[in-house]
Amino acid sequence: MKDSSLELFVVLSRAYQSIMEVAKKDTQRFGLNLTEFGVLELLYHKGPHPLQKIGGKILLASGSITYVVDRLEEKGFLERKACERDRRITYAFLTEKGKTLMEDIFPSHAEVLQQALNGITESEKTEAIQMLKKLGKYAAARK
Amino acid sequence: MKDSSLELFVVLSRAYQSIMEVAKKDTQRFGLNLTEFGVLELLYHKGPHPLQKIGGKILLASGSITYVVDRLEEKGFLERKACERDRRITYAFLTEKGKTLMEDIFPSHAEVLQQALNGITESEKTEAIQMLKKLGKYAAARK
DNA sequence: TATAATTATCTCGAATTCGAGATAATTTCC
DNA sequence: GGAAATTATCTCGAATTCGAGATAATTATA
Repeated sequence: MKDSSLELFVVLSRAYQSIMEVAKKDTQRFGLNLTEFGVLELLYHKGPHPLQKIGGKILLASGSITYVVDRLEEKGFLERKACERDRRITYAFLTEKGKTLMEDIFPSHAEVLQQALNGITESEKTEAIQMLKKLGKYAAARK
Repeated sequence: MKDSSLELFVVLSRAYQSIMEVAKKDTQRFGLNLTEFGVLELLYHKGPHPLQKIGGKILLASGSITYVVDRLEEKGFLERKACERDRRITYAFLTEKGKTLMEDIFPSHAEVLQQALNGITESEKTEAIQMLKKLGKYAAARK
């Protein structure tokens, strides 16, 4: 019986890489890499987060969070603030500069992504989302 | 009008990462990372290649090819051989050790991947492949 | 044929990521 | 209450990747 898994693996990888390439090139317009953009977007849309939680959402190791948050703090887009209840925890939150940046660039970035994903129709996208969700869940459970 | 592009972007990323995580963990059983495995697999299935061509297929910058081929040569899985027609070119080809390794591990790696991708049915896979091909082509054209 | 343009590989520094271990704070449990 | 386990962050070294520039070889062109 035929199994298309390996081909699926290959085309999934290619599609992912091509799309990420577009996304990356776009964020570079603003001097940000994808990780930095991801952190800023998280804080912009979901508000302040403990560093730990950021790592969970963006899939970053603890050392990498410290690193990327350092970079963004240097650039003035976010700040750290100690948690008062639990002093192990540090929150990251957007500065005014960071908020303004995201207001400026998020819409056009979203548009670039939408453009990049226009290789299939809206109804195909809905289908693809369903399948990719299943694939992702299933694979994640095999860790 | 609704546009599911951003959701598609997110679930595509998640699915990709989960699957790659499984693939990576599997190759680590043999002390290889995914890039190393990719190079060996290419040589195993498609025969000797100029380093340049390897970079084209695996999507690696020139400096990275030199690096990964160095590692694999150190480990004894491949060797370099100067091209006689064109002395700018260096071929990489599997040693006996490398060939034996791939004979040993490729089948089980393929099986792990197939397992990881079993979150959807065979007919869904065929559909997914079609859509991902379109997505990939379209995005690649926007570079 | 000499010169210019192109091509393949390598070197090297910078950037990013991981993960183990250190430290400090909090929570659990006896 | 205090020891032990857990949790959050940071530090630091190792691994990997990129890309610019160097070098050498080949091809195209005047």
